[in-house]
Amino acid sequence: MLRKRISVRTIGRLSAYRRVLFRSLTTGPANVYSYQIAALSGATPAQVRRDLMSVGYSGSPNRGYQVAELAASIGEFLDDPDGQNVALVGVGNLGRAILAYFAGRRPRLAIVAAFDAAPEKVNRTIHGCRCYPIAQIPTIAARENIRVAVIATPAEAAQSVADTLIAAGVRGILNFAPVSLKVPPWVYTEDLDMTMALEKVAYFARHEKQQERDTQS
Amino acid sequence: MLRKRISVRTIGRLSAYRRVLFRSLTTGPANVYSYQIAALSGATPAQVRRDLMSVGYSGSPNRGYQVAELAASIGEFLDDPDGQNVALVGVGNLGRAILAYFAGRRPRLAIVAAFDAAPEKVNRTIHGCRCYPIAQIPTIAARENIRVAVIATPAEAAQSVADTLIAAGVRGILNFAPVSLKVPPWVYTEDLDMTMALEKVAYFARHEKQQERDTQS
DNA sequence: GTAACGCTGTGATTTCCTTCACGAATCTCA
DNA sequence: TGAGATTCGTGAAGGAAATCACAGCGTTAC
Repeated sequence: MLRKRISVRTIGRLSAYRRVLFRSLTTGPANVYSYQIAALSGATPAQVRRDLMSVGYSGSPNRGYQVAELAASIGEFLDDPDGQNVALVGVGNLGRAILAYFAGRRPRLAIVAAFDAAPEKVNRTIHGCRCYPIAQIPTIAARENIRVAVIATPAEAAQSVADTLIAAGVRGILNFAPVSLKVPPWVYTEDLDMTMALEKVAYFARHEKQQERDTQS
Repeated sequence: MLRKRISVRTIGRLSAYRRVLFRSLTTGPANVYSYQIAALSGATPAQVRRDLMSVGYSGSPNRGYQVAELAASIGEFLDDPDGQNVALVGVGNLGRAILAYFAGRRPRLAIVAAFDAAPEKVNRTIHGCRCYPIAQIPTIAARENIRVAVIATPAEAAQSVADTLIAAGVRGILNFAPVSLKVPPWVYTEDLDMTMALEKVAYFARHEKQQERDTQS
């Protein structure tokens, strides 16, 4: 199937839409309008409708979308039907928090193995996840069919860990280390850089005063 | 000085440039070219030069930029000269990891107080940061002049915590909770949504792409 | 039956961001 | 001194993403 290229931002928003749909499933009525999804997810109604075009689920005029069906359609679009196993590298403070965060949340997208260089961390089970030495990445990645990995190591180790992961077949990396990873073009990386994010917030906390000007002009 | 409005992405990249400059300070020569900064930070040379226009530091042709001076100029541009104190709300697994991550890194942008609803967590010191009950947010935010906050609570608590923080004078929020916060227009929020990020990575790990160029959110 | 209403799907438009491309500036070396 | 090589700063072009705006269609009211 030759599909239009879908932007990174759209995929991110679809994930957010699905989350608000799951929340509405328990609380609200069976149908929902684009403007309601928009309000709950911080988007605009037009953007919601345009994003939903890519998943191929159509609402009905004057009735909006069926919550359960739409959530299922987004899931079909975003998720691998067979599930995807995830590896975590770096079991420091942040790594352990990530393990706790994802433990038991999505069976279809679970962290099934953790790796660390420190010998004292190896062969323990943390938040339900076994911790192995770095050297076993190739073996275990092959055994568990791991294509997705999370890097939560110090900055110095991140690139070498990424190289190892990619050699072991990983095609997508969520990188918490504060460096820009060099990866081949068929590997997708997403950086979650807490320092950069905090500096952005700090900057705009001081400079965000355009609103008064806007009302004037 | 009437300055052109600077985009969120540019601020983020400036933070990244500064980081690679700090790293180059110890290892490399005293000057650096835009293409070197670009390679180390995952941008393009043209973008580096354009971003640097906003900070008002000029390099010299054929010599590039003086590493130390450029890093200082970016700091002058990004940072508050008097420093900015940060509050953290939510001292669970993730909150503690955030405290550890930022502990002692930037004296100019330090987490000086933590808050949690659980009585057993308050009045302890975690990674060098004192933990207070939620009810004391107004008092302590005023005393420490806090304008920047990090939310690491469960999703259900995040909006009410945000409201409290904003009422206490906070103007920038780094939100780790998986919800979209409703805030007044003079408050800047940045979402670091680990679930959304991991789902994006999982999606693009499956859908082989030719080329990516990406920064976080 | 039909008129009025409100929401969806999507072409058209606008806005924002990135990349291109080139003049000007600085350095090297003969 | 001047030619050649290299990089910066930035106007202009290009591209991508968000928004607008409206036709089309269920639904409801009477």
